[in-house]
Amino acid sequence: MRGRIIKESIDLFDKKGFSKTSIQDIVDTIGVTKGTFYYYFKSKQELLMDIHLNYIKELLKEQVDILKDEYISCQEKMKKLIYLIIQNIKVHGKSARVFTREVRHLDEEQLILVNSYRREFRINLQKLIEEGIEKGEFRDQKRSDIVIFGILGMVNRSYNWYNPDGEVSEEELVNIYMDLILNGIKMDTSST
Amino acid sequence: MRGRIIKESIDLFDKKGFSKTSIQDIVDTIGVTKGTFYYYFKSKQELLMDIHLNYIKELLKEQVDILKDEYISCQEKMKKLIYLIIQNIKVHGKSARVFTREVRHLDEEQLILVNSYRREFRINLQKLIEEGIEKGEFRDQKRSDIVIFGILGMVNRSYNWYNPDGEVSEEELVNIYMDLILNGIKMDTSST
Amino acid sequence: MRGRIIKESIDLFDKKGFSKTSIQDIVDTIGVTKGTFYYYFKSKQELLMDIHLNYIKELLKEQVDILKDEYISCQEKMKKLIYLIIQNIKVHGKSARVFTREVRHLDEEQLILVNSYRREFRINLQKLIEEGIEKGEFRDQKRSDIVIFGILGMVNRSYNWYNPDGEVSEEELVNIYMDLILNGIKMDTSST
Amino acid sequence: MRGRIIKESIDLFDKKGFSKTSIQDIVDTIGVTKGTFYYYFKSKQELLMDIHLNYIKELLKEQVDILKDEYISCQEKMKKLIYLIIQNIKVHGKSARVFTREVRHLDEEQLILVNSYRREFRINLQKLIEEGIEKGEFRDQKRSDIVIFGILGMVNRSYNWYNPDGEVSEEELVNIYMDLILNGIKMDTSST
DNA sequence: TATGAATGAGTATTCATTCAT
DNA sequence: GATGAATGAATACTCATTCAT
Repeated sequence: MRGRIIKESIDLFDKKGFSKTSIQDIVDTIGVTKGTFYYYFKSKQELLMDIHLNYIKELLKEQVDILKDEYISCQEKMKKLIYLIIQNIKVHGKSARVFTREVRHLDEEQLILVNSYRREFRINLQKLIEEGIEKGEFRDQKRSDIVIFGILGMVNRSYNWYNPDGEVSEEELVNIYMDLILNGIKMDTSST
Repeated sequence: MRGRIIKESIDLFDKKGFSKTSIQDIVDTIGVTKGTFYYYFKSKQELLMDIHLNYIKELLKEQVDILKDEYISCQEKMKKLIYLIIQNIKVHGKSARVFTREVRHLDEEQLILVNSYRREFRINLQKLIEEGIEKGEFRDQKRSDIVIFGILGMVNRSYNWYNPDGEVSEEELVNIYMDLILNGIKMDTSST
Repeated sequence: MRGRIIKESIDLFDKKGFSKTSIQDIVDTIGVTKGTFYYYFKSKQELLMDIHLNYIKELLKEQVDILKDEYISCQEKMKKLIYLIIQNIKVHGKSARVFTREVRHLDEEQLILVNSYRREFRINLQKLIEEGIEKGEFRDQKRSDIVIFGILGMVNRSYNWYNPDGEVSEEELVNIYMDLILNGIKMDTSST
Repeated sequence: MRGRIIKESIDLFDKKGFSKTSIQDIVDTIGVTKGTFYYYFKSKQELLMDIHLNYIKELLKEQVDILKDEYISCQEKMKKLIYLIIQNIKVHGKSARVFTREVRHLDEEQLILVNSYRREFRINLQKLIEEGIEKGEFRDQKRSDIVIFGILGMVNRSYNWYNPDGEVSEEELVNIYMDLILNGIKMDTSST
């Protein structure tokens, strides 16, 4: 039951937004009563927190799995990480959108926890960049933290417009992003 | 009065979110009564729409001003456009955040109108890219539309983490973004 | 309107108790909607506090009026004070019962304020006793504070059983109490 | 188990009040589940009734024990009865407060039964007074019923303010009450 | 222009109670 | 004897909106 509530809630939160989705909406969808909801969750916010934590923890775990692979280059790791996010859209796009949109409805304490996970994800990525710089794969970046914000902004935003079932496949999208991130858009004039 | 209502509403919507800001909150801040609000606005949504339109129309106008300048390169135009967005954070950051966060609270009809402006902004940018490709400033992009989504995702996301009064100046931030967009992060190995 | 809400609430709180009286009950009785209630009161507790303060402040004022009369003896003052309480049953019996029964539903802060008024009422009475002792009207009491608790317990309890429209008139009741308080019930054997 | 439920309930009802104490609160304190509660009690009210009957029946029994002693005077019996009540505060203060405060939550049928016990207690006391009058120990009282209400109001109210572990011992308190009841507070002027 | 009173539909939450296991 | 899941009715409270003045 708890799982079903979470599942349907993600659906509704994605479709209508957290504040416009009432507990009534959720339980009606499942076909139980409000009492049941409160048997499993202390409050609407606790449910939201649950969704957030499930999502970010899972994502972090997969990120770590990719990062610890010792046999691939930093470039390849980065590609895999971006693919992780993009491919996630299809499977967990709803959770992801709820995760990015409804942060405001967490209370301060919850926010601190969630933000610590977010930071961890970012820092892991930053370390990858720095490792790549050291290994001569990437150019030296004065502010790798900001570069990370940029890359994540770009990739994460996909949740809002990218349709995995549309004309552009996930692999193509990742390739486009990787090309942009690695080479930029400027015409190469060094070949004079 | 109308202006004050809009101004204070942007403040409150940015601080607390649209759904958590009540009309009472707004009129209390100004020191008038709810009746006054409804004298100037038909509904809370109309106010939100107003904020959206004000924001996007102004942004579009400034974008067009930059684009029609015939004496600067596409690269420079792009830089100016990114600077436009970044510098906007300081001046209109609140509006901008409301604009990006609270779209969900518009109704379908309103959404269509706002989205048409958004698209216009994107398409203008895309034309710039394509012009740049033609002029040999930019590499050929199979999907310039997606590149635009990427660039805008990256730049717009700044509203959520960038602090204009922090250690990184607006110019620096724009430079970092431009470097990333133009050259990517890969170590250039062609010069060997 | 505010007055009507208070009036009907006292009625209902007296009849059914605070916790068993819903806001719905109150507004139904008056014929308005819940919104109206919350236009005038911030919460159910604020209403209860209002009732408490109205009651105790008025009672205190009348007490002070009696006490400051310089032309009557302490015995007579005490009689007047008891009469004040007893006669109050008819007029404000409902408020009085709410006042004594529903204290538990005030929050800590409110309780402190109300208790300070209660204490004031008690202390005024205690001063009267002590004045009477000084003037030789009353026997010396080692613990006049406890005597006051006793007297007030006796008199106040009347709210719960005394029917002003029954066979015992208010004057008779006061006389019985005064006789008990002044002379006790023991057969006087000193005159032999 | 049944006993533990009653015991903890008295505690909670005294601390938080009947209506603010949920079955959940009760079973949580004991460490069982709600099902258990309903195995032993048909309803929350039945539990309350149980507490009421336990209390008043026990008190009545002890009252009768005192009253049937043929070797002590009416004055002494009265003193013993008041001591019974006062000393009860320490041992059964919680039950006593629940007994006096939460009557309202009994339904009509239950109330009738409980009130019949209350009346019995009062009438026993009244008979004692009348016996005392006959024997010349007490002055003739036109309304011994009202005198009883007065005495009981005074003594019972102690539950709400008297602290058995404070500076006034139970014996002292009883003596103060007895002196007040027997002799009143008036300065005796008959000996001139 | 602006107010202030009132509405009414909605919202999260609580809780005594039931019942199959 | 005891559990745990589920119910459903009630509850305090919120809020966008209306409207006569």
